[in-house]
Amino acid sequence: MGGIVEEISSGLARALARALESARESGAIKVDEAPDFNVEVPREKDHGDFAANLAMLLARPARMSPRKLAEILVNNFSLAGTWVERVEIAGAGFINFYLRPMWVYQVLPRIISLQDDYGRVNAGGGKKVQVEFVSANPTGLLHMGNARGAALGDSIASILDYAGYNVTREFYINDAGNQIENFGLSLEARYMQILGMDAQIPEEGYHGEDLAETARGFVDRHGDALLRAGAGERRAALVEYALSEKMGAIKRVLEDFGVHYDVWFSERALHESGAVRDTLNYLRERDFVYESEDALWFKASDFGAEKDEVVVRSNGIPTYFASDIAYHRNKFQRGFDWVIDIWGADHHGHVSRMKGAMAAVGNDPAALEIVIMQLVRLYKGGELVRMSKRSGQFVTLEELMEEVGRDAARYFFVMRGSDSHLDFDLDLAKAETNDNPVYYIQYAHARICSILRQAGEQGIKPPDPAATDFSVLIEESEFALARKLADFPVEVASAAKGLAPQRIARYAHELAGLLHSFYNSHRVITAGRALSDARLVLVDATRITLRNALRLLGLTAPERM
RNA sequence: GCGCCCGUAGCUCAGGGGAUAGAGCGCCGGCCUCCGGAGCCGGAAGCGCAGGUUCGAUUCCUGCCGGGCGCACCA
Repeated sequence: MGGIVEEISSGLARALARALESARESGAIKVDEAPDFNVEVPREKDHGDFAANLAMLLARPARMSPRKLAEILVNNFSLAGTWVERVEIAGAGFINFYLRPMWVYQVLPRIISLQDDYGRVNAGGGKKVQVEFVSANPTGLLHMGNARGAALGDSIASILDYAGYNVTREFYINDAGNQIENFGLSLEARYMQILGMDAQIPEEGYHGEDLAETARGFVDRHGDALLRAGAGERRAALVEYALSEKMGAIKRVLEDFGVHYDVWFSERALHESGAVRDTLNYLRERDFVYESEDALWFKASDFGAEKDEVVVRSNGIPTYFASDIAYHRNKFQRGFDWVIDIWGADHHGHVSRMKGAMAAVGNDPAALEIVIMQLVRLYKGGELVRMSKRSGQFVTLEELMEEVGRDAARYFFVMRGSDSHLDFDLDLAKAETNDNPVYYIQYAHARICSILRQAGEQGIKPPDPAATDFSVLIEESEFALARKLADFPVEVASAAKGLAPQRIARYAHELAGLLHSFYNSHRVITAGRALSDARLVLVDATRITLRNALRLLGLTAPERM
């Protein structure tokens, strides 16, 4: 499940535990229980293929020096049935295992047979997890923050799926509440203006030109009949029209970006079903809310937040926080074991009260995980591109894709951790040079495809991996490449654990580098048949692994460039 | 002022209790009769400061300094 690296390190851990057992039985080491040690891959090659810290952890309870303990453990350690060639004691008491190089080539036939599934692990055990991301206001276009959220959320979802979780991707449509009121008022003003009347967009409204276009589209289709309708009816009709237009555009752009949702969840439905009211009643019954200055407040400070928060305004309208509580309660009612929200950094103040609210409605706040992503800055020609709705210098996801392409955009958004600021270099992203990591990785993939094509043209049949002799792969760069391939499942598990797609981005880049490096020093299709076959399997396994990594990031793996 | 996030190479960033801290860009110097040079090889250069926990701290904790964001009956 975790791949051969995991199998071998846990095998070594078990063997070491047995060594400790026999040392305890013979009285050579006196401890009450075995410590929780680990077998890990040392940074330094000189320190072996795997290393254990057991002796250092035993030092205190056993009252012996780590090196002495390591010696006893090694003497009790059986090499039978392992790949271990030799064991050394080094440093402060590390036990270093040196394996026969062939251990790593086991991975090649496995990759070829698993194909698209190579790298899948079962860390999640089928647990139901929901990833909610983007959830942009349906009142405008998708901006850079939404775009980063889309790339991050979708990759996180893909990685979790690959790591054995049952994943649902969800978009929450904010089609209710105060902002929709403002949206309606703004649309109404635009509508009146187009029909030659004097109307003002409210201060708090939406002043973008796009709403004028929307209103014009409405007039083109439906004329001026709404002038004679009541204000409420007029706004409702305009909002209905505009929402479906805007949401349609958002869905289209996200599809183009390669993001597919399982659920589009409407805030309005939450009000209409009574879920918001029920949730407020639930809180009232338990005295988790109180009235003050005609408004209803949630006692967030009783649940670890800094201050209390209004859930129903003095005008009787629930705040977005009220619907958000109902929404998140609903998520848990739907049976998700783990709920992940991806929010922009400007919403981080909302985290503690949201978790507090979950505790208040009887859910485990720890099951709600909020990924906060820092903001995006665009650079072009070395200059910061100012983005603001006010200045109109508003770069949309659609414009970005036109500018740099979908693959580059997605890669750049996930190559950094979510909690680090992202400087997006537009020139670099669209450069078709080796400076551009996206091309570098895709080029490695295309290059392998080209080699495999060549082999086919020369009449070389794809070798049977099970019958291939990998002992001819004696070059440093061959071992390094295969070793990296063996790491993929480990990377997937760790990317899933840390909700960290940048690990996969990085992995793909490093794997591509090792391929290029190998390629430049050795020929795949070469004189000896045995060597050619082994290398063909090696590069084919690399192709599969690269493609799988790219898929987790939502990027294509081109066969030609 | 309070809260959250971040200070790692000249720049942009990975890493994250272990033994000699990585990558890309930029800079300097090399490699195409050969499967795709959109490539490869080599070089210089770094954990903000001070304490603490630990056999071991760049990693965890505290304080300070510096930066971002937030602190609405907006979302």
